[in-house]
Amino acid sequence: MPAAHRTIFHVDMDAFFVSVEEVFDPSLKGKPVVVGGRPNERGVVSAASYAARKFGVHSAMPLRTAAKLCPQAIFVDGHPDRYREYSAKVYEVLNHFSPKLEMVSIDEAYVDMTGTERLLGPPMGAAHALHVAMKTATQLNCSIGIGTSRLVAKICSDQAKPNGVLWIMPGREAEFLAPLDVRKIPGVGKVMEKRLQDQGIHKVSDLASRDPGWLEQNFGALGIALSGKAHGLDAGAWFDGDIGEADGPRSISHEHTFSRDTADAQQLESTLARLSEMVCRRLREQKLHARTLQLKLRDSGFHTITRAHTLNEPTAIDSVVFATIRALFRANWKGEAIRLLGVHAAHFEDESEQIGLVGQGPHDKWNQALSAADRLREKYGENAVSLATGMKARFRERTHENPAGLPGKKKPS
DNA sequence: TCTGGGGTCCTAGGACCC
DNA sequence: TCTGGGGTCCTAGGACCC
Repeated sequence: MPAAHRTIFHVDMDAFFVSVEEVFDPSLKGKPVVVGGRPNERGVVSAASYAARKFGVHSAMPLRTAAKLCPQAIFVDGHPDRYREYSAKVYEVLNHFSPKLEMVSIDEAYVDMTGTERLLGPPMGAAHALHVAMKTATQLNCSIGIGTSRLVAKICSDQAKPNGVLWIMPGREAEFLAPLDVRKIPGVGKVMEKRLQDQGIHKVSDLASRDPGWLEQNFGALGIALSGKAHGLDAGAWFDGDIGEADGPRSISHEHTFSRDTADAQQLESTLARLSEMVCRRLREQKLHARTLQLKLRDSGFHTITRAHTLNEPTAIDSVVFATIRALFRANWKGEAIRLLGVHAAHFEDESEQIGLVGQGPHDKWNQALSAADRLREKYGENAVSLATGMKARFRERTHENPAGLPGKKKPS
């Protein structure tokens, strides 16, 4: 086929969580708003309004720090259900523009607009129509980057914020990228930035002029990808494949950070039971079975370890997962106070790969019973059914730790 | 500053097999 | 004895993203 260039839009919602909160409470508009929790809680900023950012508040910053920088900020709890609902609306809007569409997180998407000119006109016109459609359907602003690769489109949308459009025409990619700091390249974080700077590489142009072989020698596979990215190409596993062809999830996990560190074995194990249930429930929802189960422990000094076990047979059964996780916990917990626990499932095999087992073993009865329990939870709420140990965790958390409700769960809105 | 929660991908070493 | 080479699977840790 004629390898004419692609036209890719990267659509990024502006201050997404904050903007959704403003839809539900318009009095927040224009004020310094921090989404993520109370100012004195353990936790970090999920999103900050532009007014709050003027004080130096930004996402991932500890809430206590944000409160010091901007004491007059309005702190609101996050509402994941609302964000999922609005994310679905965003998807619907984009789907009218092109079916080659991929949400890459709750608030951003790639849209392959190649070949839509006849219907929607040239890119700038289509982008304007998208802005209008998005505002009408969701009341939200977005920024749109347009380029011949995901990489260029993504960097453009960042430069276009807020509520703007930036189009880099085919052939002008290198020129656009050259003066930018290497940190602007997706995949270059604090550590890689430092490593590159140590080699005298500060700008994308410095990177583009290095020999790819040298980059590979010094940075391995990451170096190869960097070399491509410096020239505006989609390189590395992140950007492989056509838009809209992504596979299912690679892992499912849940974590809980205690509001106060604890060395209470009962509380720790019942929390692991609850996390195991949550993971299994989502496995069953997605019709997945996991072979590798992983425990995460973080102590008071923030030192974190992970311990994994791979089963011979994949599972989505609460009691199997919990037994595995508990065994890992008992083998690795030395009695120290714990800050965070996590349960992680990966190495999936879907049900079609299990077809030989259907109707044959005790596991089918288990799966049926557990699916029934999931339906009860949907109908009557999270407390309706649980492993006995999980029940203790709820009781403990609610009475001693979090009188307002369940840990990690929003209050009903 | 006192550090959430949900993910993806890469690296490196050891076990094990041929 | 003093010793290969490749491939796959598993585990642990960490960078990075939103």
